[in-house]
Amino acid sequence: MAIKIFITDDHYMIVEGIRSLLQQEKDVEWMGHAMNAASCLGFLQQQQPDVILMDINLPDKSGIDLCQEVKGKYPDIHILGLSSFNQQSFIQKMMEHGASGYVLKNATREELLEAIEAVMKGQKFLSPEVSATNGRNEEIRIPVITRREKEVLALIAEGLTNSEIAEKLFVSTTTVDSHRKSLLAKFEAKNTATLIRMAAKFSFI
Amino acid sequence: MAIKIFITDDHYMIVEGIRSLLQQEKDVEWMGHAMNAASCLGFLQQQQPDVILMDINLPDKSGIDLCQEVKGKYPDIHILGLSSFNQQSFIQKMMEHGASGYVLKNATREELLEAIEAVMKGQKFLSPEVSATNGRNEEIRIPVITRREKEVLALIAEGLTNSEIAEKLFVSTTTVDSHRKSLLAKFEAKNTATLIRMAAKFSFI
DNA sequence: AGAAAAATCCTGTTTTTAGGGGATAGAGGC
DNA sequence: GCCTCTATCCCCTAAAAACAGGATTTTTCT
Repeated sequence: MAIKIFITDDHYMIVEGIRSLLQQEKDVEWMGHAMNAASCLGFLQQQQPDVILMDINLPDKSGIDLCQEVKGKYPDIHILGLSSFNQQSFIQKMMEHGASGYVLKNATREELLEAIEAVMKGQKFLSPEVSATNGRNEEIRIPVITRREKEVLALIAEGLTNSEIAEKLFVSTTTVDSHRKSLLAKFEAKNTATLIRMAAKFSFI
Repeated sequence: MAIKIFITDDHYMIVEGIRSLLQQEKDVEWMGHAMNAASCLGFLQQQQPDVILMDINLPDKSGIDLCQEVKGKYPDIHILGLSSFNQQSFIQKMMEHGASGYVLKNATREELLEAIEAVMKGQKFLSPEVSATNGRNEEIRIPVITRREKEVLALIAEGLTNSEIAEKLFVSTTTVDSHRKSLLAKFEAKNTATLIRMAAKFSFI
């Protein structure tokens, strides 16, 4: 019985590319595609594929959130993350939210098929390049920051000083300073420059 | 006579997608593809296409640099930038370096064909979404920074203080401070946070 | 060669951040 | 009820960055 595949990606060329790659495979049944999270969820109400290839960057919500939602509603569907970047932070988040694997957009046809087969068997799969990076860099911790810290971080990134932020949030400057200190600690940054660079890297801003 | 097309992109799925999209077009002749800048330049020594579809992010050099190089050697070739992002800064740079147009990777088959036809006529072409952004935001100035400023910026981003940077570059702290002031002025940033955010946005770091 | 741009250095002052300590009230989980 | 986490607030000091307004020498380009 053929493996039913669905793809959620807003890049038409990628969708077309994957369709073209999988077309000749008789073991794979192409169920169609969605260009955003909403229509992906809509499709799943009607029918369920075995594997979803899911882009990380979708117009209406992040692939990471969609991943969690889909896994919550349909635990049997295997999700393969799909992205151009070999970015540790995204990959890690995606896997934490229920993805079974991760394939880079420069993967070959063989790699893609291998990934699909692996996740169908319940195994994890990472593109060779990704696993290489994984092994090399041990692990990159992505800070968990609170709601308030996020707000403060955003305002710091906008160029506001502690006193300006304090005024905007109706709190004292010492409070803002406390949040700032927590942020520095959590991002393991010793100053604002590193903080903002890290925050940008992990897509907090 | 069919338009000869070549593509330079390291994402196999995109290459496959575009090939699949253009296959059925009899007015278009597919000449092949390169996965990096070096093999693109190698191919061009043998034969020249009419249009190159070129990704911005290549493994060996930026599409922006490759664009300039190709245009320098083969001024008759039309280059169409190709990227997932509707990012003003990249698009602007690409056009400044000789690209005739810019197509997003979520473009439809029709859009792609339209773009190819437009640049063949010597016209400029921007994906509808891109031109919308272009019109809306007037223009976003991308600072032109000097070699030394770039060095200083990189070290600031790494979290070094002025005196640490001074030590590293064998200059006085006041010199570093001067460069820092120029950077703030050029990026229209009033502090380090904004500077780093802007630098990250424009891919300087 | 001459102009323009870049890189280097200087003296100040004021504002902002970083680092070191805390403390307290409230929410939520166990 | 107890504990942890969050958000709030306070003190103090030192370091760093921002602001102002220069000057000189080297490079680079025309």
